[in-house]
Amino acid sequence: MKDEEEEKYKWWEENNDNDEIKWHSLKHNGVLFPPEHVPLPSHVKLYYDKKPVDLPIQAEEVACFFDFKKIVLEHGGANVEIESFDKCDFSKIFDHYETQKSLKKSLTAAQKREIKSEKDKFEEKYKYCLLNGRRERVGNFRIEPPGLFRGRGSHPKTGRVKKRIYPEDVSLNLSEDAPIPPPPEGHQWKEIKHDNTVAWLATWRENVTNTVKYVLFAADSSLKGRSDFKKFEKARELKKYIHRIRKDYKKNFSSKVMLERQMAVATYLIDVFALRAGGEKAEDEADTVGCCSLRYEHVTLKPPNTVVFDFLGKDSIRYYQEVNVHEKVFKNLRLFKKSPKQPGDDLFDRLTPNILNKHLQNYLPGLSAKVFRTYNASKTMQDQLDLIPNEGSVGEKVVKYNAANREVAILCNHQRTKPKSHDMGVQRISDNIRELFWQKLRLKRMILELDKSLKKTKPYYFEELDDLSVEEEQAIQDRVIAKEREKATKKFTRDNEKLKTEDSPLLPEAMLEEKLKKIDELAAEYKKELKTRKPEIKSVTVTVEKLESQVEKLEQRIRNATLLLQDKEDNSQVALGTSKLNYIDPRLTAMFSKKYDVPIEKLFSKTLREKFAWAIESADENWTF
DNA sequence: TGTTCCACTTAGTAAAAGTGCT
DNA sequence: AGCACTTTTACTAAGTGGAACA
Repeated sequence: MKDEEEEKYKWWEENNDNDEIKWHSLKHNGVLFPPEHVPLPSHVKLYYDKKPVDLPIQAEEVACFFDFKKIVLEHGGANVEIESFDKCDFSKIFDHYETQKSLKKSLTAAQKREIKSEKDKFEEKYKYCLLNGRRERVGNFRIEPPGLFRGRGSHPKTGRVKKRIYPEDVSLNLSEDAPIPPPPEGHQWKEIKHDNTVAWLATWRENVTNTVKYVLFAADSSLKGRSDFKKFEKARELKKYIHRIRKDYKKNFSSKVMLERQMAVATYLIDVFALRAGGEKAEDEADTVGCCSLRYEHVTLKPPNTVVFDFLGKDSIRYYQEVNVHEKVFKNLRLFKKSPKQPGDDLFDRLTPNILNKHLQNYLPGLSAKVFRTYNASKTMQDQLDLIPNEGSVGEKVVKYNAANREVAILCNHQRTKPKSHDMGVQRISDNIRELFWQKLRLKRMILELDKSLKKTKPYYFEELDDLSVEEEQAIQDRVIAKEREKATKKFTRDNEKLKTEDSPLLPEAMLEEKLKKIDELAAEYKKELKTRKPEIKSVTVTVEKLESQVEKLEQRIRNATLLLQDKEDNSQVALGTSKLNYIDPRLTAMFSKKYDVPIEKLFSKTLREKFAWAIESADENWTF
């Protein structure tokens, strides 16, 4: 397409005072439905108690689901009465799909590309809409496919069947004069709306949680951009009020009115520990809490002023913090826990997010609990960035930027599960560091071989020669040799495979033998060194200076690898993305990029650059939050 | 005055895409 | 070109908060 030539609409250069009206005209092509269920071939069946089962087609689609039995009955039952799930044998069906999967995988790269481009072409028209006459991207234009509901944490509805959505379930929203996208053959839309006070293009209701789902504009759209901008401007406005708010809640720690005390303590927790508002949750949802819904058992008090928070927050992510709090906060928490209160009871029994937000509105219209998270996240980022010296390589500056980002993520308790490959990766890097260290020691030993007197004149330089035990050196050598062997063998088989496809004569086995023999010799040499500590110097042109500069290079590599290792470890359970996407004012990143001369590409991915184009273009190197 | 509904933002994870090696 | 890993994007669940409803 000709995307790059198209003039990008710079909404931030226009002012827009009316945000009640979301659009003046809106045309789009509707939504993309998931592919129909492809019926199984007649020889692939579910077996019940060894007998083949003819399933209704809807039940066939959800074969394997928890409430499978229910779906079978709902659709008229099967030829066999299914009573016990244990007797169901899904293996034929499973195998069928496994075969299809591997068939797909075995396609050539060209075939895969072909399929992909067909798919892209088909989806193209759903990706964009016309918003006020301008072409803008649509977000999630795909209708969610049927499947099992995967709740987070221990959700009472985990595993229920999320039903297939038909056009009859979907309402569209567009201009009155916009053509109505034709529904799929033989179907009707549920409803056509023309409501320009809302920002959705399509909506339907999901059957498991009974919640409304929407098709919205993409993150880089003018509409989303404007609302993001407003969010950060509101958080910046809070700067002007935060001192008074803090003064007031400290005063109200001693209020005679219980509600005021609870409000004061809750505001303190939201402000200092970045807790969420914490609305009430229903019986059929996961038991998670935020500030206002904290219960007796979530807070443990340790005099004189230590509090242990331990609860499941949004997405059932654990919040565990042992912290020191303001002395009056401690006393108040003790009061809020006083008998007859017991486990299961609300800590803030007079308070709801609504009451709290109403109170906050008095300071600043539009101020609510969530604004504090945005404010404190961006404030923390600004403070952290201010500490970074403007020096060093781009890579080093990026590492420091990420460290600042991490502070914010920790404040907001943004976690992720440790990647599966993490422990292995850590092992690999630390092995590598020890290997580099060993290579460095060998160089230093060589230096002494060339000039023994240096040991006396530069003793500190050779101190670390004793830092490696014979056992460890042996272990490192073994690893190095094993790696060399593997490398040689792998290269040999690979080369031969290539020759085989070319119908060329293969390399003789002897060639590999030869290589391996060389490696054996190297191993013997190392083994000797283990005792003598005198590595053989193979080149006649070697000088002390040359070796010293090699040592320096190794030291730089060790420093880099150590930083990498530290970074990996620190990031293993912290998710940086969420705060970058939602909480840190992107103008801070734009400022950092300009002031520290770090290309924005190193800080923002392509989608983030698109989402935050307004920030990148409007903030200079002096911008402050 | 509490509850439900609606619209939207925020969230972690699965899947896709990219990268850096041989 | 393929592997092994990392980064980015897509997906959709789970929050927030204001308005409508009872």
